[in-house]
Amino acid sequence: MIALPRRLCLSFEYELLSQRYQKIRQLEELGFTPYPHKFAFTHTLGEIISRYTGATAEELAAARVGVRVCGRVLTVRRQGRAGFAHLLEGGEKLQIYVRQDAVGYKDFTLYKMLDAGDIIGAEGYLFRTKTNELTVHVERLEFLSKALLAMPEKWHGLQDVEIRYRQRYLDLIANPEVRQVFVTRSKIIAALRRTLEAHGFIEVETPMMQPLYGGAIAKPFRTHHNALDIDLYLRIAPELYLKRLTVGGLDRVYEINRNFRNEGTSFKYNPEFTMLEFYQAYADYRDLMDFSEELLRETAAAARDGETTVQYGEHSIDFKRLARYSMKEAVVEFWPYASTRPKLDDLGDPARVAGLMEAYNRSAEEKIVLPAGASLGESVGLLFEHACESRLIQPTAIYDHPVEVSPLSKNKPDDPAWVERFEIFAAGMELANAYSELNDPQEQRRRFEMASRR
RNA sequence: GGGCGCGUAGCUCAAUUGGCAGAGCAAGUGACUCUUAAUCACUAGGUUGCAGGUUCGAUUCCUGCCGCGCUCACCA
Repeated sequence: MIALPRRLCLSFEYELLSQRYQKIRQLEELGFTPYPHKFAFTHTLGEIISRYTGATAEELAAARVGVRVCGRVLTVRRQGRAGFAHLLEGGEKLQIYVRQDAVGYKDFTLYKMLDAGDIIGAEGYLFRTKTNELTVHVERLEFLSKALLAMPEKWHGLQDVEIRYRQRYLDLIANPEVRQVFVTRSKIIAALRRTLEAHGFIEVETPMMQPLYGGAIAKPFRTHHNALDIDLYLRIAPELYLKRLTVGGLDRVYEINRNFRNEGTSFKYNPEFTMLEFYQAYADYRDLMDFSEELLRETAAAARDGETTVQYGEHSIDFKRLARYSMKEAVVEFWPYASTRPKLDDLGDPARVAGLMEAYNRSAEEKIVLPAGASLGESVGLLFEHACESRLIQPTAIYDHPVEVSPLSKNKPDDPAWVERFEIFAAGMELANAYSELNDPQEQRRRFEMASRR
């Protein structure tokens, strides 16, 4: 007998597991191999569907297209000595039709013993049913693997969000459309690499376990190296290592990889998330804005097979071009209350910015609390963040940030209270953050000392 | 970490004012050779998240804990 965790004893799972093991034994006695090494299919289900989706019943009958297919059994509909089943493979579903007089007693016994979740192979020819569904008329069935656990209920499907995210494989079986998420993500990553490579960037991997963590201000995860007996941090950013590589002469360098931040989670925030970070020597933030626009456009086109528009909720977002506003311009442009909309000049005047802050707090449900001793720049930054950020639906670069919140960026040559930095937003969310990287070590030190005094 | 909400069969959900814990699907047996949530009949399946409290009696009311969701804060 199989050793089982105690909690399973006499439970539904135990009963089901026992039944399934018994079915495997019975199939073996019938002459089936319980876990065969391979199955030589002639077509993927996707190939059959794309190739024969337009073929009529008469054309299929005349051609008698022979196929060997395989996949996971989703549903079984039997009536007496014949029946149907749907197979899932490669994200596509195809129906099979099994008759005892066509497959014989042994294979039909296998069909009768099928459970949702089993993996089988089927050999036969294509036809269309009375309801005109493309179907394999099976002449031989092969057993490939048994599902030992119950599949999600077929009508409601798998809905429990916890299970969907913790057991993505189940989600993929029960909700085949989530496969598209994986496919699109893969296309996005590939397109980013392609575009970066086309511009002469070199991909590297830098340490994920770091003795000192840097490059951002998030809280890190801590871990321990036994042989060295030292604590290490999971990185919160690759920044410092990538900068060192530019020092060594990798003038265009990037990394696409995980970062780990020990912070709160939400649908936007994952404690381990993938980030693209790249550095380009001899360029400033305007070059980066141009390149970012191209990166976004090329990536969207690759993910959407040539289109640059993406449907996100109720918004159709077009990545063809990147709108650009300075932060001050954005506060004017995207100010949510018509009666108090500022002019550009107002944002250079502390008294008028303070008035705008009051106007916002009168109109908005959520109030802005200004930190003690906040500068004009910080006030404008907070106004932008609270009043305007969520209103940036189409891809938009917001440039020129206040120096207080940007310790790693070069100052604007004509106004040192502001720095050459931009962030890209779409659908009200931040997509990117970039700047003319500060490379004056004395200024860098001054900034850190200023920040540590605050 | 704060606030709000949820937790009942493997899954999706019921259960009147506090009064015998139920249905559909999934599972087992049987019938059925064009179904697609197949259908029909029968069978089995429960420590109502956990621990206390109130009560003659708790799935229901109260307290604490655990898990999950939403949201705010932190953060990108």
